[in-house]
Amino acid sequence: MRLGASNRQIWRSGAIGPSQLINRMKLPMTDQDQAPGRRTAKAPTIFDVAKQAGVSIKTVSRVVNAEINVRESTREKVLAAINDLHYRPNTAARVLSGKRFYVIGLIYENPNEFSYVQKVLNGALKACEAGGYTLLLLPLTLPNPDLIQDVRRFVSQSRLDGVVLPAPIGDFTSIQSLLTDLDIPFARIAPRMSLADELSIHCNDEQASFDVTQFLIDQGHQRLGFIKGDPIHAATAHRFEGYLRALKANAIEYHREYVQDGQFSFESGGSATRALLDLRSPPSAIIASNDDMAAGTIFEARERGLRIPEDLSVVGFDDTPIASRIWPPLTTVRQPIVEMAEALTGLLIQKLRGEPVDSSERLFACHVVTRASTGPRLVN
Amino acid sequence: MRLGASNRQIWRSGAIGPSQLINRMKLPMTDQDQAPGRRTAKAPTIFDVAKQAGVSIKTVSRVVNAEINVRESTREKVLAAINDLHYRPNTAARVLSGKRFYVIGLIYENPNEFSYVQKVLNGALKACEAGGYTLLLLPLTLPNPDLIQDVRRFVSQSRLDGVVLPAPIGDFTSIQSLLTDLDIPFARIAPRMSLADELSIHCNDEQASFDVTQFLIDQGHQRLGFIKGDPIHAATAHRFEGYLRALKANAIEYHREYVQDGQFSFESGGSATRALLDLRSPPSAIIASNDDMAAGTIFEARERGLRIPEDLSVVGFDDTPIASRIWPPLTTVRQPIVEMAEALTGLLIQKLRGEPVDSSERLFACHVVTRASTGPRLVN
DNA sequence: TGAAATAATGACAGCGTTGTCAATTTTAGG
DNA sequence: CCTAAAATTGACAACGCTGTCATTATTTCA
Repeated sequence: MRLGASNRQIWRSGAIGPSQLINRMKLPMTDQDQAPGRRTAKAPTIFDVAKQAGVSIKTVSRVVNAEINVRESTREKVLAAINDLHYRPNTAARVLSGKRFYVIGLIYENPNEFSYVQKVLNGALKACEAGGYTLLLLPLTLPNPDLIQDVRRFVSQSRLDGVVLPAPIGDFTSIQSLLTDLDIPFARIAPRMSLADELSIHCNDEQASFDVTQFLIDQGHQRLGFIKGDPIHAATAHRFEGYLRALKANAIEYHREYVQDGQFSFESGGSATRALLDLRSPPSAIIASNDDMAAGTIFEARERGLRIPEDLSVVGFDDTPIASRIWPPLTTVRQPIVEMAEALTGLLIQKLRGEPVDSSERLFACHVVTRASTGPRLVN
Repeated sequence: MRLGASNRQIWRSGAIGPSQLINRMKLPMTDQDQAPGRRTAKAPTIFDVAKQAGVSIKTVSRVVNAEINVRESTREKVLAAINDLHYRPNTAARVLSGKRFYVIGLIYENPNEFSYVQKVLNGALKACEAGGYTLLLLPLTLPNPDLIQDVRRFVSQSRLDGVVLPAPIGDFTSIQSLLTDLDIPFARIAPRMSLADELSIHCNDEQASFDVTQFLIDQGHQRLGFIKGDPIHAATAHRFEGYLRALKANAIEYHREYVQDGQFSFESGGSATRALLDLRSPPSAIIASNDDMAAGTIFEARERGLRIPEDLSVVGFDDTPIASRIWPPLTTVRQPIVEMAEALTGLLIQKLRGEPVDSSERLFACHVVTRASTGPRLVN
């Protein structure tokens, strides 16, 4: 099931654009690779390539770095030699000599629920491999009073060219200004802000929340409980807005008491649910802003002997592993995190290479995954 | 609750032993770090330190690398200069010049349940940071026909000094022989094999399984179902052995039909449970070899209207996030994964530095975490 | 066709370390 | 106090690449 996306442009693909040919090439295995001990078998250097191609090392360098002003015929000669010798530029030498480090940092929150980070990691890793960059990790425990210090140390000691900031790290303006001050490009998984040249990717959280709310309304639910997430995540506000918009679109009155605060944790989902179910007229459906809280909702409802979905429909967000491992399996909203992270990291690499980066808004579509935790309203 | 550990030596601590002072130092922030744009503010080099200390650069290099044959007074002078200038050796130059890369690879299975990898990652990252190494990641999807090729490419293209192999990757002998051929040191989370100088750390899986089985027996259970895990994991066999030993120790007859195969997945836990509950005399307690399967067990039991733990006690292994997010919360076995990974990576770094490595068996203790999914036997 | 402008290529000096090997200082032993 | 051995220190050449700037083709335009 794939509910309608928003009317804004949906941007996809992890294409990285033209550039360094070498880094792209997935070289075949060679005898040299196979030789026991890379410490003995010497890898070919730029000199070997230059000699074989009959040009200077500088020209080889130009070809490798996709610089302009190389005759097409020359480029082909060099490329052939590179292929012949299975040449790969030595990163240490490049770094030592040039101004770039070929390293991208990924700063993430180190939470209990790791599936989001896992997906981001997979996407970023893929883009880095494709682009010839190395990915370095900085796990952060929040809240962290030394946040800025830690980030600063990471950036300066690890010699980073750029940084990827997934949610919620990408929402910290303090980190953004630090990186701006340090003149380090960064890319965020977050709704874009003012800057025209900023790098960011996000998904239509608000729309997804609207969709899932509408889905419940279509099943006959009118009393809709909503459990907010940790306000530190920008998504928390967007999801709430989507809920509100759906209410309005269906002329359902907004009741303040149907909305509870949570912190994205299992426990907070439970206590919010307790408050909701204690109402004189409790909701027949509860929208939790993530799956952990939805699991808490199910837990709490079960404690009270409520049947799901007969007595209470429950939906979550994020389609984390737990969503399909609890009973009943959760109806939830899935984001294409891996693709988003890959695309985002690709954008950052483009920028680091000085390639032009499309400045239009980059928006991915979420969609509702329907499972057994939701059903038509049966109670009064 | 902490059930008895085995009688073998329990090894702990992430201590790394004497060595490179520089990499250890967590340098304070300096004006230089703070200066906007590390591209402009030049970092001090070995020459600056040498001049300030009044020695040659080679002597500085010796101090930094903790080489022998440096007079104590000289070492102190150099150290003082290093501190003064906030000097840190340039990795690119070190790599280019020397024979080491200061990079450790982590090869892991990229599963749905990521919490194990997350913990390993955290531990390895910590040790790498302390030791001045960079951690590079290779996620692998299993089964993978190109396994060896992928690993080979990773090792040779990423210029690794050593590799960390968590479970189940550490159980692949093909990878071990490849790395041995390539002359790349590696360290495994796995029971040790024959080699005396191998690097490995593991926990007492067999004992933990014995303990949890004994725990159930103590609660009055006699008909104990057991769901095996994926045979690719060495832990699968050990956990089964612990179960068998506990049966024997309590003079409970072993029934083949009480043991079902699983693959560590939620689904396989469900179908194994179906088979167990279909028996004429179904078990009153089920031991699943991991939490996902235990969740499947709970799911299936619920489908049949069984109450947990009144009608059926359930235990899992690993204390993954799901264990505390389902109803009822799972009694399970927790391993100190983060500590194990940190210690293991520390050992690898020691070896890479040529320091002596303690060759005794390194064993960590697991323990049973008691939650609501288990209780005394009530049914006949 | 010739001169100026432009495109293409190359020579060479770093980049900041470590390895090698020689030089110097200190220690030990008579 | 002298000598050999051992400990300590230093000079300098790599390491493999990129940046700078000079040089050499090629094209353009009058």
